[in-house]
Amino acid sequence: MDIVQVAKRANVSTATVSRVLNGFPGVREKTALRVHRAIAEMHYIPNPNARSLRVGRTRLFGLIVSDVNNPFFPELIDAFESLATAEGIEVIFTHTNYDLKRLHSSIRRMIERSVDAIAVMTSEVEEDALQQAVQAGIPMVLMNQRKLAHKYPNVPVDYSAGFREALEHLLSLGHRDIGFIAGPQSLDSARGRKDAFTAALKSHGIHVRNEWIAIGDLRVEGGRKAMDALLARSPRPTAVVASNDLMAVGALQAAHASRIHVPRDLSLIGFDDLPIATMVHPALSTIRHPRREVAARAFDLLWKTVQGESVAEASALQPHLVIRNSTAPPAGLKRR
Amino acid sequence: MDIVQVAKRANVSTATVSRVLNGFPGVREKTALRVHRAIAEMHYIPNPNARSLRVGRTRLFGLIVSDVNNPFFPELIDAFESLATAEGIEVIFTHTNYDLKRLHSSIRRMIERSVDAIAVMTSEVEEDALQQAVQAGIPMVLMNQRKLAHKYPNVPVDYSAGFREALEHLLSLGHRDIGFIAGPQSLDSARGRKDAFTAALKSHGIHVRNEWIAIGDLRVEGGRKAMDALLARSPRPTAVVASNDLMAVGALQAAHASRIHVPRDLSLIGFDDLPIATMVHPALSTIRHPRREVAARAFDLLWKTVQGESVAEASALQPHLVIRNSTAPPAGLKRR
DNA sequence: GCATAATATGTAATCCTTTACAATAAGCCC
DNA sequence: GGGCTTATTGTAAAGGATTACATATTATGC
Repeated sequence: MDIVQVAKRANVSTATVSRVLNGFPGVREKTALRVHRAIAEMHYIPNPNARSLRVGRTRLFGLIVSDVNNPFFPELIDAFESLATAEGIEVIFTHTNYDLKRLHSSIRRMIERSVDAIAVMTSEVEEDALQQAVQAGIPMVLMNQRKLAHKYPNVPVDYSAGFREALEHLLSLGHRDIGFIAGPQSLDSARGRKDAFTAALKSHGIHVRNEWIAIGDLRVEGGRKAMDALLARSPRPTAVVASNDLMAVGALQAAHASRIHVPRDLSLIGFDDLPIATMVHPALSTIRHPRREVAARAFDLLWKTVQGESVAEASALQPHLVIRNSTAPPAGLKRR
Repeated sequence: MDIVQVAKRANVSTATVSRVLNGFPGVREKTALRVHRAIAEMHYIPNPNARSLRVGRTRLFGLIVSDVNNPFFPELIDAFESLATAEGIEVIFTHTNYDLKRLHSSIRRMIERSVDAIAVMTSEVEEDALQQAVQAGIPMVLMNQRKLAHKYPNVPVDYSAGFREALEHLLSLGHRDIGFIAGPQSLDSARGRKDAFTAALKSHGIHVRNEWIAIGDLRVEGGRKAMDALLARSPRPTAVVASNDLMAVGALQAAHASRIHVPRDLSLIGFDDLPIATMVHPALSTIRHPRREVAARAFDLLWKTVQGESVAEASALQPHLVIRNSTAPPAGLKRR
């Protein structure tokens, strides 16, 4: 079962078997054939631990996300894993449940496993945790971290572009009174989305009214409560943009509970384009987060780094508005 | 950075360091302390490949699911991974996209990685693929396979019990005309659910009407089409049970499109209890699939097997009905 | 056919732990 | 303190690949 047996059977040395195994040049075709036959006959599978021990690389990448249960992540995981598989890389995968302590221990575990690279695709990160990987000399990539972008490799997403598209859509429908449901401002990514939104408003000369900005917990429940808060305002906005789809779904439920018809009485736009966006009624117009591309960029960056190639600074990925049925012109009587 | 350095620093042999590292008995406290200090000071991390090479185990489990994008799986993955982490096991994870060829290659890859055990949590399996693991002597567990249950370790779920509960609920509301949306009958699990449903009907003395059984592709779209088919029947059922929640959501959409109010005009019950079940309107009554428990059983079985413990034949897990807002008494005029 | 260059192949060290077995030190009893 | 038992520690082989270097084989040119 080991390489020595194969070598014996093929009447060559272990070195030659190894060369064949790894596709190295300088082996006569005839010899390679003998070796291949021996490998097949003996159902030989090289021992990855022995190989890794020798070459110092494991062909194992780590992938850390915030939460598998959050429907944002599966596509990202899927994309990352597919690319890895295509390159013969295995992915060990874990999630932090939004807990920085768990991020820390996850990274530590991956280092102990001696992965070749780590993709930290969590919404929030902490430098302490990342430093472990740096010290271990393991390449790493972050997703969409504004603060740390200059210190660590990062895959940026241009939220502003997405909100600008959403806003232009709402403006073209005739809306001027636009509310926003933001995420907890302790999270860098949530702050980023809110800043991007208010910037988009300003760039269209629209005054930002703080009473039309509500904070939710990024989950359905939070969206519901935030929407309830917005609906209690007087005057209230004719359109609301939520900073993620889960909260948009909650907002939809809140509107429904208050007998406010979407989109007739209120337009609603989400962010992310989760699968649920098409499952609720009305189907949610939303800004598509390019998460497959994020995963692809992240993998690509790690792969190149591992190969020793240099990686160019990448431009930010663009989200795009997907128009479905939750937006419509504002009801005439409600004009400002 | 290797154990030799640590040994030198602690003034002991590598054997002693190894003993300390693995918590073996027979090391004087004083010595152990010196070793621990050396380990800490040098930030020493044992090389898992060298260890695995020597001991023949990797502390790596493989987890194969059908589809990460299917919201059925995240909870299962989550549960499995948490348990594994608690035992110091890493999970390498992949999905087949419902493709038996990919199941085959996934298992092969895991064997090549020399995982210690494999959990095959896919809806459909193929013996050919499984045999690879058997031959490699790697413990394996399946989820809910009727056909292969006697040949391979399996975590069974008692679908019938779930359907019985659902049926009793509908009967108690006054329904007698009950339709069913099944999955593709080429899938063992889909057949299992359909058989369980019809069995439940019969056990209540209700005649099974084939024109009230529609087939969908297990996705939202399939549910929509299947429901359209059922709604075209005359007479049509006053309640419909779907064999998974995704199709139930599709059915809901179809009903809505046909201006049929759920639950007033039609009661609807799903199966699985996915997160979406609470996000649609009305919130879906559904039979909760005990997938966290499935994952726990699967892990437990593998873990025990790996430890050399014998595992008892387990009883089937019970799904339970979760009543939400998609069921109500049938409209009076529509009584049979 | 022979010297020389180019190709193929082989030998043995190396990667880092674990662990069987050997050796030493400590503890105990009289 | 000497002899014996028991508790600690050490030595070195093994585990299975890769790879620098050495060697053998074939090809080339004349």
